[in-house]
Amino acid sequence: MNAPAVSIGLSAAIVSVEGERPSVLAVAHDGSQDALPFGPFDPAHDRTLELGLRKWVGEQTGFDLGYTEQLYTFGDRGRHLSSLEADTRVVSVGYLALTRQAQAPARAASDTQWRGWYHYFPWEDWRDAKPPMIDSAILPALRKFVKESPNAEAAELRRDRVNLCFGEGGLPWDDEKVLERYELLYEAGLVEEFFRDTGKAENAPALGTAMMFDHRRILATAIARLRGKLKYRPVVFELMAPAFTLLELQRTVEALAGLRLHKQNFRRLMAEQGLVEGTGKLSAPARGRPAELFRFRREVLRERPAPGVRLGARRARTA
Amino acid sequence: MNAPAVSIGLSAAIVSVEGERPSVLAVAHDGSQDALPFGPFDPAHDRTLELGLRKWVGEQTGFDLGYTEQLYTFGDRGRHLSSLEADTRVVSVGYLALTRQAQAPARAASDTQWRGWYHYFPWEDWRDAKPPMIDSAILPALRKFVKESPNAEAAELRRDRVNLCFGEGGLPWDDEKVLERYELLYEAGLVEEFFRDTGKAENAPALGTAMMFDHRRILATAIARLRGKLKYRPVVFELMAPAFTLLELQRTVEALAGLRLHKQNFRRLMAEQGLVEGTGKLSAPARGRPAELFRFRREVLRERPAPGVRLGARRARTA
DNA sequence: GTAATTTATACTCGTTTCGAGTATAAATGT
DNA sequence: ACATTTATACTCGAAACGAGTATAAATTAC
Repeated sequence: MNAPAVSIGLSAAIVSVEGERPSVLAVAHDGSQDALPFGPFDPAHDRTLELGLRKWVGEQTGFDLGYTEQLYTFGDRGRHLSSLEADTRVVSVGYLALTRQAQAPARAASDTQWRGWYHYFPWEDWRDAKPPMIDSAILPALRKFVKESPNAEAAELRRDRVNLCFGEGGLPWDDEKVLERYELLYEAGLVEEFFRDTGKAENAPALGTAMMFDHRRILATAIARLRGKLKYRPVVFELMAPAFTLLELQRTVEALAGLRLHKQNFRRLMAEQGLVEGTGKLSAPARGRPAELFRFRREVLRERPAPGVRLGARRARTA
Repeated sequence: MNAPAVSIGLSAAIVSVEGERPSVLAVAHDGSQDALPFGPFDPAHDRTLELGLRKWVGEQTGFDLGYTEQLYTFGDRGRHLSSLEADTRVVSVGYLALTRQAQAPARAASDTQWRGWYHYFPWEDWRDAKPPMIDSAILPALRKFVKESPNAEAAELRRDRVNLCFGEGGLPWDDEKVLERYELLYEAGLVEEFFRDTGKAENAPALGTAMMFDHRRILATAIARLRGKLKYRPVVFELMAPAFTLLELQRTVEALAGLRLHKQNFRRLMAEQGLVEGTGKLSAPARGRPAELFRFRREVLRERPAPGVRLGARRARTA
């Protein structure tokens, strides 16, 4: 057998928020699992990786990407194309892109659709309450995973990971540990991808909706990065219309973070940080007092170093 | 001409701190510029990218890497191997690794040596004072770069970048913007790599020591990442001996961040966060009162979510 | 051997930030 | 008229933070 060649795959988690629903652009490949838009890097014609990504995302989905950010490069054997192309190794570079849904082009392929990202990660949405599945399904299965450790040290490591990820034992919930949680569930055999990649027999209820290849891992990385970045860079505004009410802004942040925020403090932060300015116009709401419409003050980027939408709730909020 | 093949190069910024000098392992390739240790990813034998990295770093430098972290994947044409192998495209994945110098192996290749990282980035060390070269050399040249913009909008963009990077106009110095500053200097033609990559004639004094390929860019990414991570994860301890005084710890943090810290507050933070515990033993100093030796409390990782060595000085410190 | 010097460590003080709450205003629907 | 919904202003106490002072324990200079 020849030495396998390498090819580089580019995958993009293209994110938008409609109302209170954070979504990702998913491609339904001929009846099989959802996938992120992905395509090959063409070394002959693409000057940089990001330009390559923009090129075929445009071709494939009609999207003109705005804000993009490289996430991570995965090269694991077995977690990509386990059956296909056995003599070509695919190294996949994941990207995060942010858009407004209104910018969605008419010519989007029909097999491309927005899907709420909590379909893939139902345990990540703590806005209403702690998702019941954590106590009813996840933690019992993870405790079993701990118990089945090959030895005592491994058990302790696993127990620590479970506590850190799902906030057992009084530890607070960390909204940014999305990847760590997914990887833990993968290793514990609680997501469908584990059985697909390893060929083992499925022996537990699969959690969330699976994706092709390692795309759910890339999406987890994207959510984690976005949740983190939110707090120290004004990236939310990439997802907002030019004018918005403060509540709309707050709901968007909450949708991304999967957490509820204190309304009055959120407004105070926005005002103090100079991130937004009123337009004087009022919204036309269905109910309640109309709110002022605000816009993003792009100038902050020049005035202050790295303003973000701090979430508050940094003091211990136990799980 | 055939379609160019892709190969994946792995480069590592292996960092240690001796005393007050943060250093990186550099390879002096037969009289030419310094390079980071780098080697190819072998798709036939390496199960993951990181395992591939560990394998040949071991072979090439004798190092057994401890803490490692992927940084970024660069695929720009022209900034890697501009002359060599025109029909193979190299995509390079950069890594950060942290070690203690004491762990340096005897069998290290003789062309491999520790070099202080401020040789490559002299403008990044603000411990004694603002580096004079910023006012004497960098800002004048950057103001020229702004003036030579093709049009007014470009000039404004460039001016903003200069202010944000080097803290002109009352903006504070941000120790984490290492990559942004290097990229700005590159585009402004103030580093040797720019002329090497573009073939243009050198028309300005080159700043800092150049490196092969895009390795100075990878090192800039590494420093930026490390400076950021320092503040929310206990990574410094990867660079410390098992027992150390609080001043040694502070000096290490200062060396990495390129900033001076307030001694009493630094101790208070360490104590409050539970990051260290006293051993009861005392150091044997050259001068002054002996200090207690401390050790890292690994347990914090289990008790608290994400403790870092907060630097203090987060309130505006103008440049 | 005493004073100056160097480093360690405890403690204080005023400001800012932050979480959490109350109070009031302005719209809609019944 | 009044309950309901949303907007917005303001307050209060706790914690975190920046910047000190004060004192202790060692070495070095004279």
